[in-house]
Amino acid sequence: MHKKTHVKKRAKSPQELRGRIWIDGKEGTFLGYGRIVLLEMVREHGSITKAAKSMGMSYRHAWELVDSMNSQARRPLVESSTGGKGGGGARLSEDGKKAVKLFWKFYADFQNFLKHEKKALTLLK
Amino acid sequence: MHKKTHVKKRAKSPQELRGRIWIDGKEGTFLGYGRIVLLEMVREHGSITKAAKSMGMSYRHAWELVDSMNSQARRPLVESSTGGKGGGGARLSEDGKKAVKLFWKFYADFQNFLKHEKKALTLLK
DNA sequence: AAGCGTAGTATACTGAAGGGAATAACGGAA
DNA sequence: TTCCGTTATTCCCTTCAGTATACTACGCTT
Repeated sequence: MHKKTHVKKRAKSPQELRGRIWIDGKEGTFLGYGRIVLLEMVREHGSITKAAKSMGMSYRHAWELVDSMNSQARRPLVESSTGGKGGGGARLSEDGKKAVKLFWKFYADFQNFLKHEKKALTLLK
Repeated sequence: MHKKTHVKKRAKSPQELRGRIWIDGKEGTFLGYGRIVLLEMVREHGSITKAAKSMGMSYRHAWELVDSMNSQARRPLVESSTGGKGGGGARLSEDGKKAVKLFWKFYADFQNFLKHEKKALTLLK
């Protein structure tokens, strides 16, 4: 056995440790990087429509993300209204602001963790 | 603005911090959880076919993962042969064994990190 | 020489994620 | 009353990851 080993082209190994963190809820993902950025864009622009555009994301997708977050939080993270001045809009609730802060705290800790782990990455020398 | 807030059904917040880590290479993912388990199954069963079956994975997908790992490593992690006793087979190279060990080290560190971070997760009280 | 189970490869199918577009409801402003 | 921009919702389409299937090449064993 193992007489003929199949060898193919290989790279020069610029390997890098990567990772993601998120917070799960009952319906799957509750908060993740993209969702948090979306919350920030909602706060900044005052509407889901503009937040979506600023991220190059379809309104449909943005609305689904907001709906998913609101339905998994104890209280809505985004409060929205239709009609009225400017046609309506959306804004971050106090819980929404807290969620953003909390996630960035975890995120910073995680980036720090990755940084320290990379020092040990002398893979397959 | 914000006269009528749209409220929907919401869950009871059994939120949990989750995450993934992996090692990137030139072609994207080099080593991740599933790939490492696949390497272990190859070592245990001596063939890509059986390894794939043991994971409920198609042979094609398993072969592509092995090919991706081999082509991004300096030296192949899996050595395979066709024909002969049993029709051929596959086995883990020394580098393959090292890759498995190294990943589990990172993985354990990461699980430990998550465990400690969870203590701070008193989300949206 | 024939059989066997594997590696390796190509093609078609499937399902889920997400984009695009269309539409109704809404409620201030003009 | 009409206009306007947004939320909320629906339907269709594309893309992509992975499955299913079928086939050839291989080389030891009998």
